[in-house]
Amino acid sequence: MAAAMASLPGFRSAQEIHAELRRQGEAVGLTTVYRHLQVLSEQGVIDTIRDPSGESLYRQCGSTAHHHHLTCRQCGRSVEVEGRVVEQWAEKVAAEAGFTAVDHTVELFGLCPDHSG
Amino acid sequence: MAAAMASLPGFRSAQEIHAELRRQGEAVGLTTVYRHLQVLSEQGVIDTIRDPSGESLYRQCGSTAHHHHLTCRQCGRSVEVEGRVVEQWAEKVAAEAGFTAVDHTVELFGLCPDHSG
DNA sequence: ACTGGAAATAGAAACGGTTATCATTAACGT
DNA sequence: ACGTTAATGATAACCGTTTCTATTTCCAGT
Ligand SMILES: [Mn+2]
Ligand SMILES: [Mn+2]
Ligand SMILES: [Zn+2]
Ligand SMILES: [Zn+2]
Repeated sequence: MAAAMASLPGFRSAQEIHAELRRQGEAVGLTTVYRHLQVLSEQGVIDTIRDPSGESLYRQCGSTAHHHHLTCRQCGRSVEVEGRVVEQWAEKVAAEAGFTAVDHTVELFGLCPDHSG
Repeated sequence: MAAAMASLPGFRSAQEIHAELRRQGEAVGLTTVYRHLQVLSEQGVIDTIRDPSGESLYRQCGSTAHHHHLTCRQCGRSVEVEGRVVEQWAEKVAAEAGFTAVDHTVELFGLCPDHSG
């Protein structure tokens, strides 16, 4: 399962991952896929984002450090990006407003070069 | 409906808004609330965000220009923030990766001063 | 006022992704 | 082998949201 995840190049939904595993002959249930994804996510092995429709997408990233993603709406292909300026901006905004325990969600969605045509 | 929205100080779910309207004696159905929220959202009158659980939250903001929000997890109270640096960062990242039609989601969630205790 | 067609409304049912349940099966240590 | 524990997966439940559709409300034209 974790092995199968590592081979996927982009963000995929639980159902897509399930279908892919079945296609490869692995007789796994959708429940187990969700369960493994949750564990892997808690362990920090995989990242989870939500697409504009609200569906969760999963991917094993190269970096284990804090980062964000630029993801293709069409194929899920994703670029890992980091931005010190964004982190600093978030901290500054939070401090100025007197908010505590502030967390941020930063996601970029677009069309990758292959799907820009 | 739009009038009722204007009086709410923070982000609220459709169901909370519906409950509030009923509390005020307005005999409106949940379907109608969703319908109006969708129209108002398309018109740009109200903003929509998604809380960490995926539920949609709605609010009428003071500014009609592009901005983001720092929202209290506890009470929905929200501060409108803008960040040129974030916009520029997003554009730069997109350009470097060769992505087009890039849109960004930037949300900050924390605890407002009243709920930081 | 009356009327007829268009728009708005609201309850119920459907939808879709996710989670909980629980009986069955596999894995493990002794 | 045996008993215990953990993992699995089919099914049902969950929950916010959308669709369906019958009914009600509007409103212009007469
Ligand atoms: Mn960050
Ligand atoms: Mn922005
Ligand atoms: Zn693509
Ligand atoms: Zn608060």
